[in-house]
Amino acid sequence: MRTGKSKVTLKDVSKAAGLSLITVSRALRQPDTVHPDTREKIQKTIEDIGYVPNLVARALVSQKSDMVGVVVPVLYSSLFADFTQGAAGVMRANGLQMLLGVSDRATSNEEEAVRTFIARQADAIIVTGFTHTDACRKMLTNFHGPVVETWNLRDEAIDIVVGYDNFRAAAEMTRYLISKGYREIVMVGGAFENNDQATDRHAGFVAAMREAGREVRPDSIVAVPNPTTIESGAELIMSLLDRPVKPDAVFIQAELPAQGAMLACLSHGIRIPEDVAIASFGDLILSALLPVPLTTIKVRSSEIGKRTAEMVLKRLKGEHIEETVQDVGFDLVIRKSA
Amino acid sequence: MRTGKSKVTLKDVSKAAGLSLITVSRALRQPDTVHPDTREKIQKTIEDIGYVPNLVARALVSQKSDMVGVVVPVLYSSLFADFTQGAAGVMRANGLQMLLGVSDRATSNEEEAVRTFIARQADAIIVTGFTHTDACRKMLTNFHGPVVETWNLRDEAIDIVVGYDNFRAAAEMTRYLISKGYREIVMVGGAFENNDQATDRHAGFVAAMREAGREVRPDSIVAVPNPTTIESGAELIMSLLDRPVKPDAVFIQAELPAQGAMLACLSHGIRIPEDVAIASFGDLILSALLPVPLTTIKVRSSEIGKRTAEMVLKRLKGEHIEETVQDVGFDLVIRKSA
DNA sequence: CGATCAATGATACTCGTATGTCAATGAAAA
DNA sequence: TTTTCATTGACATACGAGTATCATTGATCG
Repeated sequence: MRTGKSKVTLKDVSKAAGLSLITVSRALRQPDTVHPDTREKIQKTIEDIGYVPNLVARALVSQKSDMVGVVVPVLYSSLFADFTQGAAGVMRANGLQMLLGVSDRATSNEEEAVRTFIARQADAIIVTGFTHTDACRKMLTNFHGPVVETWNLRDEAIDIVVGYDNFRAAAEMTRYLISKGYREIVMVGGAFENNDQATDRHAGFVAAMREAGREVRPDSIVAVPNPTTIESGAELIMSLLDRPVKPDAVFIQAELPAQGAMLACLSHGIRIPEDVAIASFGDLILSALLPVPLTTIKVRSSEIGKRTAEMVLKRLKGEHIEETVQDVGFDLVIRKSA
Repeated sequence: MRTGKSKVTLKDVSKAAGLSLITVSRALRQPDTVHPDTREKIQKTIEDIGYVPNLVARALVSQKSDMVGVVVPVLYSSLFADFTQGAAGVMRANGLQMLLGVSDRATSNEEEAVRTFIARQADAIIVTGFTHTDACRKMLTNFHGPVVETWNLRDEAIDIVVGYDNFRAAAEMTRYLISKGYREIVMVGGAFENNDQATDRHAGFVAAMREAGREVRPDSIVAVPNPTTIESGAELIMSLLDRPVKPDAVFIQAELPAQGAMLACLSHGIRIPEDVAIASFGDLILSALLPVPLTTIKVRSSEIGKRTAEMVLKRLKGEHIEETVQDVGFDLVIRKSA
């Protein structure tokens, strides 16, 4: 059973210690100005009556909350889970509280989350990507603290950027596939609307194909519906292999469908990469250990989260940031599947 | 480039609208008491000058913050990521802000997170498991709002419990393995210290073994170090199969090592379940699609998160909760691997 | 024409922490 | 003894939203 304890304020401490409110306040804020004995006495009564400073009140007067708002599209993808954990670790070590919002990939939800962060006086705001509603962009632009857009690189950023070049990553993988002699390359993307990462990868694929003089037909690019799942990847690869002109390489942009496609092939006796090559995008923890290790663009999720939190910290400390666009890079990891 | 906009207060709205502060305040709080025209005028100036209510100030006076603190051990496990996303969805739909803390499985970090939640006037607190530091338990017990302990069931709870019976789940799987005729069953657990879930599963395994008259030798139970990874699972299974007395069934308590073990066997040509059976714990999204589908205790992670948030909501609305121990259950999913 | 009521305003105060200004005390230093 | 300084206190005020208690205005109603 629980006792409904009422709040203990600084005033209560001062009464209990037989001192004035100001002395107690000073003991905590400017310890040098109060006698060591008094300080100790105050410290003791604080512990005795279980005083916990009210950070809401402190935030109101100090005009800073030590809170940072973070919006991620989803958490069920290990990419964003790792990102969030990376950021959380750095924040915890530096006394910052994370306000988390999960948008479910809807910009309207992102807008609502950002509005709340601002209303709650967050000191900084971190969002995913560059695709926002007009209202959201306006709020972020007018926001008085650091704003970080993550997971991609763009020039027309609001403030700080931490991510990697999705265009270049997709182009690089495409070039690799071309160089390996694959003739029928199909790209499988996520939902392209409202997703600058997917759009940039799409563009990167097309650019690399054109550059090699390859034709990009409408059916060279396929979109899987949101939310992207293992099952959708499995279905998709089978339908691709049912085409009159079978692809000999499939470049899958999302994490889960790639796993699904790979496993579907394995269960149907389709050989990888002999019958069809598979390339993927993400930092699939399983990629290296699958029966056929997966060739993939490895994304440094946790690093993006850490770096993002570090940028925020720098700014909040008042340090100048020379590079407001932080490219954490990516790795083209070549394994057996392509 | 960004303009450092200064805060806009209710007062500013009143000035801009040529009205008194109280009228504006009333227009927002008791709309019935102000003239529709005035209301509209105020609404318009609010949009014009971009007023956003300061929820910190509101929280201070109203004595509620509409924030809920959540501590998870890690996010890189899909279990807790799904849990967090489930809770986040319900909270978003009901105007609650999530304060997230990632403890990295350290009770000291959990304590720090809880202390901060309280200092920030969170309306409710959600933690993982029942293992807390003394100080943390004391704070939670004295906390004036709802407290939910998740992911396990216990009688000596602080307040509300949402989880499943880890003891029973482990026992059920063990009984199943015994019933299938496996003779040498080894259980692989996570770190047992500071983890009531691991401890309960351990106990469940032992109980089921004893109940069947089976001997539990010291080497029948193996712990993998934290953090549990795919690699550690792969290494572990190989070392188990190097033993003079090879196990014919391995029950792995954690998600990632189970995947690792499975994949390691496949790459080494070890047949599952003929050479060794593997059973697991978690709701591995991959389990069903692996070349050898995995027999597992399926945990309803997202459901735990949702139910937890719903319990919190009920309490905050003042509704009575008849059942303070919510058992969301689990599924023994029998597939090919055991 | 006086009474009633809707609409708005003025003033003061709350929430808990924090600071700025000045005063009072007492002890040590000049 | 006078000066200086460390220590503590008293009082006012800020932060932004919000409420409680009157007061004022004007319009409508009987």
